[in-house]
Amino acid sequence: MTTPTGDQALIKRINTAIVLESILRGAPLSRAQISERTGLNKATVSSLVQDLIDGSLVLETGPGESSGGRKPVMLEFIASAGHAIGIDLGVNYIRGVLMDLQGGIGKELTSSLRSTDPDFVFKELCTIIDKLIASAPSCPYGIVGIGVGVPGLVDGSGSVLFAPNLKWRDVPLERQLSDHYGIPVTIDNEANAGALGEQKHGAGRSIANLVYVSVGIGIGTGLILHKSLYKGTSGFSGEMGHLSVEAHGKPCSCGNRGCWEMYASEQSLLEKAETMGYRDLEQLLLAAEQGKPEVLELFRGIGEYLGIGIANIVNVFNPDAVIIGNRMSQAREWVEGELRQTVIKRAIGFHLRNVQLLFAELGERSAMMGAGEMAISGFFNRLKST
Amino acid sequence: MTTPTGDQALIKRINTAIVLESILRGAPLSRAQISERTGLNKATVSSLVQDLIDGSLVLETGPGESSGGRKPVMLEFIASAGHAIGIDLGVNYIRGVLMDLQGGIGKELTSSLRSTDPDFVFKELCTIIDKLIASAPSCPYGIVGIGVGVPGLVDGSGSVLFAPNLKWRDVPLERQLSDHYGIPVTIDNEANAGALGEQKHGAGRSIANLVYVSVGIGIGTGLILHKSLYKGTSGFSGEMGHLSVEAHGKPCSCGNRGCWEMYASEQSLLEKAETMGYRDLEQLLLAAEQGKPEVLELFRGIGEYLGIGIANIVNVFNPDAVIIGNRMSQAREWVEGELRQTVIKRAIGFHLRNVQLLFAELGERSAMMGAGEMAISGFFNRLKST
DNA sequence: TTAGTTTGTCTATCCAATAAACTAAGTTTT
DNA sequence: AAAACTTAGTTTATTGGATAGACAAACTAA
Repeated sequence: MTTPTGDQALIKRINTAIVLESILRGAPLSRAQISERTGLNKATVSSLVQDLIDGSLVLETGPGESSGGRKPVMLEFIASAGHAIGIDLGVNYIRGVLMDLQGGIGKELTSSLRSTDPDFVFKELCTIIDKLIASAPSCPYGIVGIGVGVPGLVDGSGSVLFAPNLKWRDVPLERQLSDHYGIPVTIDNEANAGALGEQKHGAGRSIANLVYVSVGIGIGTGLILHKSLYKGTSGFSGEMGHLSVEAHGKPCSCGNRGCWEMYASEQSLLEKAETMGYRDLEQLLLAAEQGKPEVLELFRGIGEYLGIGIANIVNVFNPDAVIIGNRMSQAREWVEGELRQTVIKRAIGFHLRNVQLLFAELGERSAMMGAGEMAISGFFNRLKST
Repeated sequence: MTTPTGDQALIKRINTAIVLESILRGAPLSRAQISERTGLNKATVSSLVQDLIDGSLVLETGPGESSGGRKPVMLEFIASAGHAIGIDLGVNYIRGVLMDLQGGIGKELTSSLRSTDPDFVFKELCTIIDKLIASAPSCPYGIVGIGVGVPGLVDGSGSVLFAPNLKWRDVPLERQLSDHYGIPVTIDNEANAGALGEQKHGAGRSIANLVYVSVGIGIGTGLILHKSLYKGTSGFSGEMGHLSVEAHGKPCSCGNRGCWEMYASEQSLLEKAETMGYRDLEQLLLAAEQGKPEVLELFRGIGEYLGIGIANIVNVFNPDAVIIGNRMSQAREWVEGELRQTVIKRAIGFHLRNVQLLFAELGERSAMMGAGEMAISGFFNRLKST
């Protein structure tokens, strides 16, 4: 209820975070360099660095180059001081990864899912997680958290409110997992996870404001503003797949009409392709490769509608980049041209000026790695508040 | 470049802001009450309050009620310690107001604009502002700032990049005004100003997350998230009037097709009404009053398209409220029914659950008062950083 | 009157950041 | 190689916040 007040501990937390941050960004770094870069006094830096060393987060790695004086002692972040687990829960698969605190990848596992029953899925999740935990080297902070990306609507407390493709409703996955493992668990939408993954390790590295458009069966979107995930006001993210782009178009299961994902998703592509005798995206990609004109035309259509929705997104959020991810990113070659032209035609010039249109670099691993990043950033946030 | 580091001055600024905030919210308040509410030590509160009193921001207003002990000395914020000017610059009018630091209204002026030439408008603005300044009582902080709402796209430095209805391009209004008056000037879009006005003094009082939809000649939107204005990443706000709701609809001057404002603005209403012999909104409102069925049908159509766009907004931002303002709010009686039904039909249930659909309470004064609030919050922000 | 309560101030203490002096350990100049 | 200079990092004394607890002032209730 009361706003947290300021005291000396707050100062120390702030400055410790600044020091740690600068080591994370610029390692290897000496105390003197940190002092210069942050503006903190040398003595202050020395004292805070000592705390970080005592806390097993920073290591002295030996002398550095001198430029005419005493050699500096270089400092590095100990990435392996803790490990996080990232999980991408799909409709018919689970992908999991063990990451160190800098996102370095350890063991990676995939398994297919025969059922989407919540209890069954929970057991499968535990199997994967157990194996990943077992593969982690022992370290001061152990497993610092588990992050999970799910294909559905997630509320602020980590409950999956609604996941049509899993046929889930109100599954309190975060509570279940954290009860079972006794460590912090973060659950979020697959698109949010993907956005974070691409922002940290993929096409969006170091871009502050981006929109990740996950084009799979449906369309999900993840929004990163000022380098952090934007969650809707009640904790769930904007479902831009359900922006209506054809006010009187096809009715959607969400109740609205003409939703974007009715025109630009894999599902919509497959519906059109069915009469031509194609059954999945892989077949269509193959046919496109072979230059089948009717298939190329199909992809152009998807590209156009992707562009229509992306132009809307650009006009509303004016991001630095839009990244197209998930399964449809494989069709880059066949959709990109039409997509770019449509966006250029339709987006407002002011907003268009600086926006980059990119495709996911991490491919199928965006969401999984993003989920791991959620767990890692949870760990750092907890550090800051203690 | 370097993140501001933490020091004792920062603590003091934080805690002073907390104390001031609690007086602003709960006055009259005693030192003891502030200590209890904020969690700050009594001595700390005493010391900070003394600084505020020395700074002419707070006043001891005499003894309060005792509950069996020494009577408390009650404290109040001195609203008249400074004054701000709020301006709503319209296409054919200027509205201006003098406000105290709590938004209390002093002198109010309106004048009509015969030309939209930037130099001419600047002179007219100065005339109004001069009169308002002259009407301000003398006070410790004087005129703390000028806020202006304009019907166009404004960048982070307060330049009007593009205002089609004023026929303006790249007018550095903020610089011009602040050079002329030597006090801080804030320029923003009319819809952003309106959003702030309604959030502080109108239908959105104390609502943390709201979208203000300004329906006039065009459609503008102002977004308030966590009680403060959300600016797009480059400093200008989302132009949701140019969300495309009919992918292959009418071409819009912005380059896109089927923009929302082509279907739900005053302009679009008038275009349809022209063949029926109506020339402005006032005539149409009169005809609706008389029950003319073809006019009622027109308004229902506007209501439906407003609902279509608002459903999109609700799905993306999941706000606590949507407020319809500007000229079309006068047509509430004729559009509200269809609008509500359309939103209920189209918005995703989860998001619909808590959203309120409201109409502006401040009428034509939303933007003007919001502009004043921009200036006031500028003053408080400067206080916090010194 | 007397006891108890509440308000607000005063005092001693704590703690983080800092400047400046200082030690340590190098490089460059002569 | 000695002297002069540079740079890194630590030590010391000081500053300026917040705080707990003691305290005086001012009130109520019995």
